[in-house]
Amino acid sequence: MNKAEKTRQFIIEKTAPVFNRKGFAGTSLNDLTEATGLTKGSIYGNFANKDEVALAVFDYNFAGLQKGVATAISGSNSAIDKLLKMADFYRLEFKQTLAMGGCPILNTAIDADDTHPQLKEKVSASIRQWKKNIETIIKDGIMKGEVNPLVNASKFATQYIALIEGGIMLAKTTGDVSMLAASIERVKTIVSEELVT
Amino acid sequence: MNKAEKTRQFIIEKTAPVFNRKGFAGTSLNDLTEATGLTKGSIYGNFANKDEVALAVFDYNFAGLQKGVATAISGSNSAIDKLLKMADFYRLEFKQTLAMGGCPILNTAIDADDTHPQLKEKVSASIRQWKKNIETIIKDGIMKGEVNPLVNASKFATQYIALIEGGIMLAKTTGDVSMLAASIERVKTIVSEELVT
DNA sequence: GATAAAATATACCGATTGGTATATATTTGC
DNA sequence: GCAAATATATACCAATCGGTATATTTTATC
Repeated sequence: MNKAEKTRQFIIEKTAPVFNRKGFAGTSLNDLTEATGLTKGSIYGNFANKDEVALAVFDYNFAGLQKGVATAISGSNSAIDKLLKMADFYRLEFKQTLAMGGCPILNTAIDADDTHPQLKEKVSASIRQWKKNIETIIKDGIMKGEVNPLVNASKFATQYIALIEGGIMLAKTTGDVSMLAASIERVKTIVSEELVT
Repeated sequence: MNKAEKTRQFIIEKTAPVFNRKGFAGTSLNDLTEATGLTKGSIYGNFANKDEVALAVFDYNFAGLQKGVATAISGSNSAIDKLLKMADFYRLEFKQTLAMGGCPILNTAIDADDTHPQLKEKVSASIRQWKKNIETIIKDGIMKGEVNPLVNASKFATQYIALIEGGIMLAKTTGDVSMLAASIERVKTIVSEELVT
């Protein structure tokens, strides 16, 4: 990792929370220089434009999320437990989520869906990946006989994600953490009551 | 309604989808003049600043949503049916939701929660109102003996809203309407299976 | 239909926007 | 440790930003 690569990474890490909070249009180059302590020239020496920074920032945020989830479910060997642990991850991590300005998937989805096709496509891909991850856990569980084979994995994964993201939005906007807790509780209920054989 | 009041309303209606799509920071005064065909002077003769337009636009959007829901459930006289009709409303109205750039509550929540306290408070109040509306329907249903009195109305209302808003985000971002359908289906399932006495 | 009042348009303001050309430091390979 | 290459800073650009003072047009009252 040479100097430029380090600086590039430094810029991504320092500006990630800014983009996440203010959105793409709301984040100015001045915000980026303030967050990094670098100058415009330095930033534009490592990125072609603001878009490239925002795209790299989303990749970074999503990778961090993936890593966190992977760690959270790494201890589990049953499908049910994995899905319960994954749901708990978003509840336990909520403080950190608030600190970085909310869930990057949710924020970027709303920010970019009508304004930034490239960023929107990245979010869309990350949602599909998350959904597929849940589906794979369910299907593995079915094969092992842990999960009811009649369950619709695709629908289930969608509902799982919708509850988590909806819960994050509600808790963050109203300042009432119990709204996330209630949403996660429902996720865990449908996992426990509907998925188990 | 004199001329100025008409113009004010005209500005709100024409700029509502722009704010909803681009967010507060992403919407410029030029966007407002383009959407209305009016000049800056005319807009600033009716509003003190961009913030005032955005706040009025949110009120307008939320009022429209409330009216739509009220109409959708007006034909129902049982609590269960009201909650099923309300959920269906968001599925049936999804095309129009897309046309205006998504759900105003969701969009404004994400747009404003870290950038515009006044707007955030409006969204927060509208969420509380929506939640209370659902709670009232449930409690009325309990009193009438239609709804299981053991149900936690607050938690239930939260899960109901989280599923709908999460579903809208997923469907809009991925372009896959079935993700909203799956979320609404879950709403209706928990209403039918858990609320009924 | 003249007049006062209200609403809209024009023309402008300083500040900030994203971006770039160039100069200056700083690494890196030998 | 010296060049060549790379990385960062400086200084600037035109365009756009939100906003305003003023001129003009339109509306309402008599």
